[in-house]
Amino acid sequence: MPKKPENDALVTEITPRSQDFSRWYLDVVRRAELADYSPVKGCMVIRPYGYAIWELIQQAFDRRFKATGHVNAYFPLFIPEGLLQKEADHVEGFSPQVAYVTHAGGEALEEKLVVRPTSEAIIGTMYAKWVQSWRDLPILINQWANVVRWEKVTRPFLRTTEFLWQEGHTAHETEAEAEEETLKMLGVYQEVVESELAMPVLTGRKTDSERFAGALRTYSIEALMGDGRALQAGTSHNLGQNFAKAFEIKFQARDKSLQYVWGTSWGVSTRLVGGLIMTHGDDSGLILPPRVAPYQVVIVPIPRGNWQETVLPKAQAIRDELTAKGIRVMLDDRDSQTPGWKYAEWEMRGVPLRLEIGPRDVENGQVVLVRRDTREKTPTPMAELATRVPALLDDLQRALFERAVQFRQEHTTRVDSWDEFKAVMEGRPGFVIAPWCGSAACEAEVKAETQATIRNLPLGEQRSGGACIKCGKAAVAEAYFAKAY
RNA sequence: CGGGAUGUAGCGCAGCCUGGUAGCGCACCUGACUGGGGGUCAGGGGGUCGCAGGUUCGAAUCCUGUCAUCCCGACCA
Repeated sequence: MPKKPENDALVTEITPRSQDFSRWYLDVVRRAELADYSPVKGCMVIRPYGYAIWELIQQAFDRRFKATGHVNAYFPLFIPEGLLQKEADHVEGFSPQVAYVTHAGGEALEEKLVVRPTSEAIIGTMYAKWVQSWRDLPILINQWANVVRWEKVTRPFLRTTEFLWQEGHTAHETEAEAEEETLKMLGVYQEVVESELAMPVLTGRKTDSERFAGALRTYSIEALMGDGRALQAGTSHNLGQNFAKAFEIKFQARDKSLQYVWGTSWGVSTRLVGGLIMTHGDDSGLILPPRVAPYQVVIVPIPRGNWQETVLPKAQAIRDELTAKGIRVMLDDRDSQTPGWKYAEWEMRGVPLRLEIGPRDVENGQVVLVRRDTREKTPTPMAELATRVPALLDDLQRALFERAVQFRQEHTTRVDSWDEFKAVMEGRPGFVIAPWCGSAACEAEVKAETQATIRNLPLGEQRSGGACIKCGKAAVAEAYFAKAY
């Protein structure tokens, strides 16, 4: 007989979340086989299970990009150093993080090549060649690519030297169109992250100090992690005509005048995988929302007696039936592990739904369904699986989102004074909404004293009046503050 | 990039102070019994101690350098 575990912790290899959130995160990444360290500083290997999650995230976004009129293309990894330097703010913002290729083909290069930290420069250069007339606009291109930013401090998925992302780059005839595009994509980001990753996000505008290097305005979606710190989960930039002027992206307008295009760029990255882990996970490991779970259902057969003849065929039939319904199913028929071991293993890996089937179940024409989030067990007739399983997955997807929304509510505080602000930031972490005068100096002081930064300024209606929590002058906006990743 | 810590079998660790050629738990392999929440017994395999130098008759152990990882700050998706 298998021995019963002596404590409640089914997975002993993972540091409890409450004990050390950071350790817990790293343990989950490693034990769930999402990623592993490589020999190069800050560069991780995304393992098959982690990559499968990323692929599902990619697909969810890609569908929406195409539905909103965008097409995919691919631009080169290397950018001549000179191109990056054409937009002044852009160089200044990125040069500390840039990696260069100085030698190739056995000799020193005449002009160093930059390994792209982002692709505005190379794409702007190409757009200049492709745009002549207002009839060539808009250009709505996205690319899925890797980029390199030499970060001082790295963490798997959250901040790596090389990371995978998507960058949309568009060019428009008018300022209004560019702004519309910027906000439209921000909306797409919110929709996908909330509906597919079940992560509630705050949309808003970044302050000048947090704005993308070279942009007119930057908008972001901000999520709240399980430890009360915020994660910037995606950004959308209105580039104005900054890059158009730097790269000479000009067109002849309807009124025959020569005009610069209006640009946007927007991106989400593999960081989202980290967000997923830190939003939903628990002490037993990962909890994946069904829509981005590589396996939505794991079937664990109970090997008793001649189970290979009795239980296994039933399990295979169920797998085939559910697969035919479009559900991603793993039948764990390994004879080398006990059922209990498999329960713990697949819980740690975050599979939303477990289906247990043993000789008793076969006799009764039923199986036992177990939810990953609540561990609730439901005996279910086999005949009803084709309808019950999809319903349960939908319910789980919704429950995870609602739980995250509630967590965010419980960790969002509105304050009006500096003392309150400091008290909240020191105690229960999360978002703090506070009036702000709009000055970068106040923003910087708040950060210096509390580590909290303005995540963004919410769009839409604002509570009027109020005095800046730092300097007491009239507030221009209510800002969402938080300690951030 | 500053401060702190750590690198010994796949994972977690002991050994280091007081140099003498590496050990424990889990995992892994073989067999049997098992199997509804990380099974039991028996037998077995695997490392030369992050890497590079140095001191020494002899280095996991002492010294120097270097690389990587983690934590705390400053910088960023």
